[in-house]
Amino acid sequence: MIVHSEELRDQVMSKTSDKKTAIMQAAMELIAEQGFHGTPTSQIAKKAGTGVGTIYRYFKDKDELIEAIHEKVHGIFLNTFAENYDPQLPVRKNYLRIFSALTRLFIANPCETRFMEQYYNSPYGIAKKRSEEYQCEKPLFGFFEQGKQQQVIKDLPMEVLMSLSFGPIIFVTRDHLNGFVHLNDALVSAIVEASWDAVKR
Amino acid sequence: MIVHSEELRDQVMSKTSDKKTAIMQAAMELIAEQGFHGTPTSQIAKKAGTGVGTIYRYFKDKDELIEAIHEKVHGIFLNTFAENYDPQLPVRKNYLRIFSALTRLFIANPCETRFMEQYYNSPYGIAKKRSEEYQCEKPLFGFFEQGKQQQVIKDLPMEVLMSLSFGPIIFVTRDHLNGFVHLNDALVSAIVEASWDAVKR
Amino acid sequence: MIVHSEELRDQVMSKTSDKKTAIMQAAMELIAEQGFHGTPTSQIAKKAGTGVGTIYRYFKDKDELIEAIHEKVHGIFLNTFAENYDPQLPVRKNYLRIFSALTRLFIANPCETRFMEQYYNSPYGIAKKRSEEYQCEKPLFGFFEQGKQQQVIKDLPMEVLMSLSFGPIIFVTRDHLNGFVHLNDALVSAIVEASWDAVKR
Amino acid sequence: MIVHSEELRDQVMSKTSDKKTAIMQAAMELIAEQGFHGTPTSQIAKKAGTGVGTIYRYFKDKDELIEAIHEKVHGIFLNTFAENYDPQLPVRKNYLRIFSALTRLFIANPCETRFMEQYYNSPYGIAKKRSEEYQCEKPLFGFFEQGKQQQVIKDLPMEVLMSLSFGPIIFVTRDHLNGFVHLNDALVSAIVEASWDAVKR
DNA sequence: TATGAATGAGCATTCATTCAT
DNA sequence: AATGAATGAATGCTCATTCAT
Repeated sequence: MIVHSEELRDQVMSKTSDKKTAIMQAAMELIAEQGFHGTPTSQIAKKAGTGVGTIYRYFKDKDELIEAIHEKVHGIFLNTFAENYDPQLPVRKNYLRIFSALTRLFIANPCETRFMEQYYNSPYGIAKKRSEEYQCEKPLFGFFEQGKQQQVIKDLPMEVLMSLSFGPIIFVTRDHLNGFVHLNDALVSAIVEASWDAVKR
Repeated sequence: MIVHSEELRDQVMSKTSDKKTAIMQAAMELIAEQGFHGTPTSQIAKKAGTGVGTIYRYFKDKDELIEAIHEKVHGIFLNTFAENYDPQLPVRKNYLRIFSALTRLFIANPCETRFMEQYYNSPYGIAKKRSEEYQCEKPLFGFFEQGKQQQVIKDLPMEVLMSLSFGPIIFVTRDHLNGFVHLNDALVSAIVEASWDAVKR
Repeated sequence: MIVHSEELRDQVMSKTSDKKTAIMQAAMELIAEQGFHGTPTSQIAKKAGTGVGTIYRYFKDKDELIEAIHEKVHGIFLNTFAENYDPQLPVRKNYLRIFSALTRLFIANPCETRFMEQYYNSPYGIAKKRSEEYQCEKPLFGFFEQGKQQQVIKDLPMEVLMSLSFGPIIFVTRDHLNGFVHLNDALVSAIVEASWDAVKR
Repeated sequence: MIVHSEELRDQVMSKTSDKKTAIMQAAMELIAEQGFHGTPTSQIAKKAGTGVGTIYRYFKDKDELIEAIHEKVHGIFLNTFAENYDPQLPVRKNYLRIFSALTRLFIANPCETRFMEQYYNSPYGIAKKRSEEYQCEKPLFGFFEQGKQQQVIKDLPMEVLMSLSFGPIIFVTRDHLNGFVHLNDALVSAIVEASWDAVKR
């Protein structure tokens, strides 16, 4: 009996979850390719295998759907930092690990990456970055701060250090995804090492 | 007669040119702020002081208008390279001059810069970069090639060198324009010097 | 057994009845405030404390629900006539009693009254009035007929007499409910007496 | 030349005016029959012989269109008062003239009348009546005030006098338009005279 | 050449109704 | 019997583009 009811609940829950997940996945993939304005809700629904109305059961409006996708992808990106940061290791070692992992993550998840580019190049992203709840840079800021205190990282404003580290990998990832370069592991390492030269003292 | 006809032509051309310029300027400023899809042609016309129909006299459609603006801004960016590149100077010196000048240019021309960001983060930009006519990186490629041959620049693919040099300044310029950092000349120099550490051998 | 089954039936019926009543009450109140089109079934269900689907167990569709509410409120209005009509009394006395009672009823039941106004100013009401089953004016018609025969009421078509008697009280009730006048008992009497001047010979 | 330009302007203006008028007329007729919510903009456009977008050139949204129609019809109604009020005549005479004229106006303009009923039985109308700009009852208020001072009209609140005079004719007009009575001039006069009995001292 | 009124395809969103549980 | 997730037709409104003047 218990088993049965659990199965039932699981089935129900997974169905629900499936719809929501399917909508988010479909939206993310389409927006990655076509942009926010190039992606009508009708197309999202079709790709997700639902009716249009179903989108509005899970998300108040298109904006909320987009925010939800951002939140989710953002979580994935944050995890990568957490998983690759080891306080025992020296700053340089950590830097290489973290930014290599991020770059490989970007490459391995083209839709997620493109979606985030769209997001941060839109009113959504700017508003989000300005908002108080924007805490996502916190861990990286901490990491760089530590490096600055140990005098292994240049004494520059956080935003500048972020530019020197993220700028190159985001830029090159875009080229990779658009087929202008092919990034293999060796090349990823080379880039990250080069960007380390930029931030290191 | 000749004088007269020249005057007439000038008058006509300048009128024409004025309208066309006004439309492009208005469109650029509005798109920089609101994005492609947030900027209706009616608004462009109003800001430019023309009728909507006039836009279509000078440009086949909205896309062509956007391409024309890109072309123009791109020319400005290219000139900055030309004006700051001095074959007599050593590679490092040239690098610092060119990328500092570019960064200052970005900062001094927020609309142009934001427009280009919009452009390269849209189907327009990707298509453009893929197209054969896209020759704009040629001069910089030449510069880096020379540096590689002189063994002062790392032996990495062009796209990677471009990422290491452009990534940081584009990234940090965005933050500056959005008010997250304030870039003064000293900071600009510091960033460019740091990025030189990334590309130099 | 009988007792048990009766209890059971009562329980079931009262449950059923409760749901149905709750739905009708919720719908009436919401429609009174927001109109037919401003009141989604989902809102009715929420206010009634049921699921949306439950509405469709008791009513074929939204229209049938509205008709049912009309029927119910209409019954209340008819009762007021029955309760205040006394064949022993003279016509004038009856008129004053009936229409004063109706006016006080309207005022005391704002939701019911507003609902009926919505109803009679909509395709529903016109169709209903045209339909054969519309018998609700019968008793009043009889009352006026009698007055005409006794030559105390003007010899005008029924519809005109209805206008002269109902028009003012409906009109003034609307103003009262919208806060444009305040009707106390004295004023109600004054209005009804005035309208009696209109219908009396 | 002058003639030509005048003709041109007239033609242009009348065309413009035609579209706006056609839209308002179509909307009024459809709303009179189907109500606000039963009348989609697409239907209005079709009946008016325009595209949907054209509606939005002349009116910010559907609400503004409805307000504009109300304003126009209201003007017609007000004029009828002005045209039939003669300060030289005694109050009773004026009353009969004004309310007979209004009733005949209602009957002669079924769409306008039905539209106004819809309007005043909707959030639009209530808001309008509450708004400061609502001055339309002013002239009638003045008329009744004068009658009260001359002691020929009952000493009742304005709203009550309005109910006693307007209530019957609005009520009976509705019945006439719905085919439940047929009002000829004699009957109209009889009704207005009866309602005079209600308001007169 | 310049204009802007007119157009209608296209979009985000709502809501009555159904149906699997 | 009761539920509410799912549906998609229908709606108000926008905007790139055309064309008569």
